[in-house]
Amino acid sequence: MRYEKGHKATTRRRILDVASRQFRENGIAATGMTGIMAESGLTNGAFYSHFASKDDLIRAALTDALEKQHADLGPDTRDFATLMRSYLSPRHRDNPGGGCPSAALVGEIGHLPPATRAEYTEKLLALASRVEERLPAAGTAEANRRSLAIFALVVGAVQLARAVDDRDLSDRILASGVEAALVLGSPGSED
Amino acid sequence: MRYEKGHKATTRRRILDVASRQFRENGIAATGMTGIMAESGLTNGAFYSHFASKDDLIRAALTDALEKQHADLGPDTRDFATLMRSYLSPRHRDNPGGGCPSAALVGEIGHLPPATRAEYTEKLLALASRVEERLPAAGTAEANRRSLAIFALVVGAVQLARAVDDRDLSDRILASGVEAALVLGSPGSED
DNA sequence: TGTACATCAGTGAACGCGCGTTCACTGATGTAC
DNA sequence: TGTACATCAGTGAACGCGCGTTCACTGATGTAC
Repeated sequence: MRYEKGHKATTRRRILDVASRQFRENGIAATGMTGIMAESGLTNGAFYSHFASKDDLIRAALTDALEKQHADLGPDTRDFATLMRSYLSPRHRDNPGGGCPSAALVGEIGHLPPATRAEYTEKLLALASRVEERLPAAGTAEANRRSLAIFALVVGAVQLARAVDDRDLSDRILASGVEAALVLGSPGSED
Repeated sequence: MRYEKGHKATTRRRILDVASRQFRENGIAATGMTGIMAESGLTNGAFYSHFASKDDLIRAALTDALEKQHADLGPDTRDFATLMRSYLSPRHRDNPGGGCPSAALVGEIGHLPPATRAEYTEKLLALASRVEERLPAAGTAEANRRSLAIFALVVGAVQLARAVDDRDLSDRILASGVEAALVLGSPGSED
């Protein structure tokens, strides 16, 4: 063969990584195939021997990013407070391309084809349970509901922090998010 | 004149209303001028005697929607709990085109020109103070921070509720958001 | 009172451009005989 | 050992289409004299 074994898989992975980052950085609708392929070091035509369509790429890139995030949130890594502070950090806010897919793309998920939304829904539940297992009442219905609210809070806070045109306000949004997340995640507030 | 007095202003307002709804329904990047003008009952060319560019329309439509929302949130209308339940209702979730511009568009605000982002930032602060004035400790720095977190929570919850492909989960996200908002807005949790 | 002209919201065809996608082709390698 | 063929990742030009925008024009009305 012309290329070493595994070459095609490597190329596919490169396209996936580039797409995943560009989608999160600029939005899905605003990201074009030409830009993705150029940054992958390929010409347009090569794309279709790796993916069936842009929609197929979106689904694959979203799933991949969500799975990476899930893997990165193993229960034995960071405790709840550390996780909240890291998610709601200026570093995360300023790095959408490498950050949480939900924070970057949740507003666009609703416009995607049903199959993609279904995959998103499944991965979202897995991520929420990563939050739940760090709560004091983990396993109860209350903790399960609370994990959804905490997820909503941090996703919303990162988005607002990225939207505003005022560094100081942006920092305050993140800080207030940490404060509120700790309230929602504390033992007393769960019943 | 060919048209009655105020005709042009009426047309401008119609374009603005159509654009504002379409942006919230389908996203800004995914909304085209042709669709906006067609639904406004006009041909493409008429647009540029009302607005300088699509960016100009985006800024005007966003500002208008935020100002309407602000006006609708007068301090004497609904109390905190009622406001939260109404914002986090299935009705709001299922009506993005007529709903909160932040819930529909916050993910795209960061990609807009600085002038538009600056306008958004200003209106966002005004909306947050509509939340703050309903909190028991209104006027304190704690209530101010808390209002930002509550805003992040409800924006995130509506977005997640719209993203997932599972009605029951979507309802649970909204319900957990109400529960959490009431915790964050209660007197005890503010210090 | 009649006529020539100014006004101006809106028309509709066209502009250049980039989109997602297709496809005939290239060229380096492995395989068959 | 040499040669003909198969394989296949990637090339690059082209497809039709819709994007945002421009512009010469229309036609109904008001104004000037």
